[in-house]
Amino acid sequence: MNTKDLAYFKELINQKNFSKVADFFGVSQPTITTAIKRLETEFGSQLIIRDRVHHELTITQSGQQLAEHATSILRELDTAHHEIQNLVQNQIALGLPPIIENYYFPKIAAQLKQQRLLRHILTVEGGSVDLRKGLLDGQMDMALLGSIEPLSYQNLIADEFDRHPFYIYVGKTHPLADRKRIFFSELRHEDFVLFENSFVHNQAFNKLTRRNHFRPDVVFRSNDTHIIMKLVAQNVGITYLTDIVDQQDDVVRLELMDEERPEFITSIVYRTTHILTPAQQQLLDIMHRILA
Amino acid sequence: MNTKDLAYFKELINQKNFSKVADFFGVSQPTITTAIKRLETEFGSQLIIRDRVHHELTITQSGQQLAEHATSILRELDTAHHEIQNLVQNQIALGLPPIIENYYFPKIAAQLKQQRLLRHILTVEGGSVDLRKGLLDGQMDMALLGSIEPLSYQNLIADEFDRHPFYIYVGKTHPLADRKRIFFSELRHEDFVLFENSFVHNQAFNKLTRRNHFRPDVVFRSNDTHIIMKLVAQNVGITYLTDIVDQQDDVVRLELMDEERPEFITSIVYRTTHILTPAQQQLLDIMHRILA
DNA sequence: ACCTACTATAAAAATATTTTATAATGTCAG
DNA sequence: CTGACATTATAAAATATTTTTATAGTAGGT
Repeated sequence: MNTKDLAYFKELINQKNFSKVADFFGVSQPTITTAIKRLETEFGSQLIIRDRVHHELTITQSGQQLAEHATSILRELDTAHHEIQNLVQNQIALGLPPIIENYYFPKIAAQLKQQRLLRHILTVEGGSVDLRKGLLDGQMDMALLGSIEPLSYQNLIADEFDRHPFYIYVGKTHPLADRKRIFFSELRHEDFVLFENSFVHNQAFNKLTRRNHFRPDVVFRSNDTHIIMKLVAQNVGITYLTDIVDQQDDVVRLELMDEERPEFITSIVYRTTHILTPAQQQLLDIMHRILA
Repeated sequence: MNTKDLAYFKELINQKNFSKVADFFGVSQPTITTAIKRLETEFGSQLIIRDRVHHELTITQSGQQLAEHATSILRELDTAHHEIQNLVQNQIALGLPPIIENYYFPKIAAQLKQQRLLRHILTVEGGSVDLRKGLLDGQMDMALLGSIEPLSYQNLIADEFDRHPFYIYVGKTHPLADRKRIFFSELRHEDFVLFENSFVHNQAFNKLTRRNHFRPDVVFRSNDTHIIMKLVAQNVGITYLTDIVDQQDDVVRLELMDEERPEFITSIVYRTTHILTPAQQQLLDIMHRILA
């Protein structure tokens, strides 16, 4: 069976229009017709119902079921392509969210260079959602990911290697600056400067606000810790971050005393099906040794 | 890309001989040669090394990686075929290990018949390992499985619906027959009549013997509870079973008093990718309602 | 050196897929 | 009710792909 047919089929389910799918793939319209027929013969079942009365195309139960498998098959193929390409080019594509890259990568870089691995590592930056996707379809071989719960994904292995508590950072001249420790509930009326919503920091932050029943005043969001820290220094607001940031001089760190404090968990993640090359194993070992 | 090439490739990795693979598929030998070449071109990487000096065939890293994906792709295809066939024939293939079939199936059969579902259900008997395999490649749509730990498999959803403790059964005239409760450690010098090794019962039993540091005397094994019960009645030995068996008159059941007692967990299991038909949803509902 | 076992190559044959051209079906506006 | 439009189906021809047949190459063993 030709996987092209599955691609045609999947796109047909998307677009629900034979001609448009043909255009999409740059083939003629009968190509799609015959491809679908081929699949229907192969699987001995009607896959779609061409309901011309209601001017729509419905997918049969069999069709939906096949679509599930088609998705999986096409993804596997895609993964294989990316994965093998990385192998051939003898490079390890390593996904890194910016915060983690800033803090952890410098720690291992020296060791990597010494073992002549650095030149083979191609870092790919991105948010955790994109990285997970890229990992699944083989664009990356491994990724370091941050989360507030231990990661557990189907088809991915996650080795937790570090945990960090979150702290409250306030400006040196802020009323709370001489406190060493604080309860989150005391921050009810503060202004906050936070990360953009896509970061896991916000999941942790939202957990705490929910638990303490208040709606925080978020006056500004950025995706750069340096900017956030500068605004905190200027008393624009306070922030909620881990200690894996470059701390500024005019900013003070307060510990949280709440019972259940979310933690920033960092894990090394790779596909369950991924066979580690010696170089990749070496990288994993270095990460485990230095970061854990 | 043609999935046939992947099948050829996988079999070549198995057999490590082009001509034999050709025979295996009933095609000519150059077919295999060209198929492998096609794959090597498609993925831009050598997949196997034809080492004629040492008279063997090694698989490159890329080849191993591709083999992983090939396995997965071919299994998906196979699953799709089976699954759709069941759909078309409007039957639900339900996997059942014999013990569970005996105890649970009669409970739901009446309800199934009333809802006109019974005729659409095709039961497949087998051990839990075979059932899991059959479930994964689509031969079955669902299965009831027994285990001593909550089931958690990649690609399978497991809904636990019942738990039963294990008991000790002894003959009516056995010295222990008038005890109501007993510690497992007291059975150190007893003779046992047990299930065959493939049953989960043995995992539970072995846990207990290991914990109590003794090697039990297993005088006979069978895969039929009735035979086991009869032998227990005749004082050939005692046994370790759940209460989901037909109890004989001349056999006495003793409760175990140990702190940690393994339990027999029964779960309804199906594929994560499986889209439930109305009939299948109905079956699930009935099972949850009646069995849970 | 010759035989055997195995894989590769080239040309021809057989299959499979796609295109072109056209038919068929139904909607919708007038 | 008709003709324009949008859509999918069908048949035959054109292409592309896969397989076979026939044969060559390579190395090991005797």
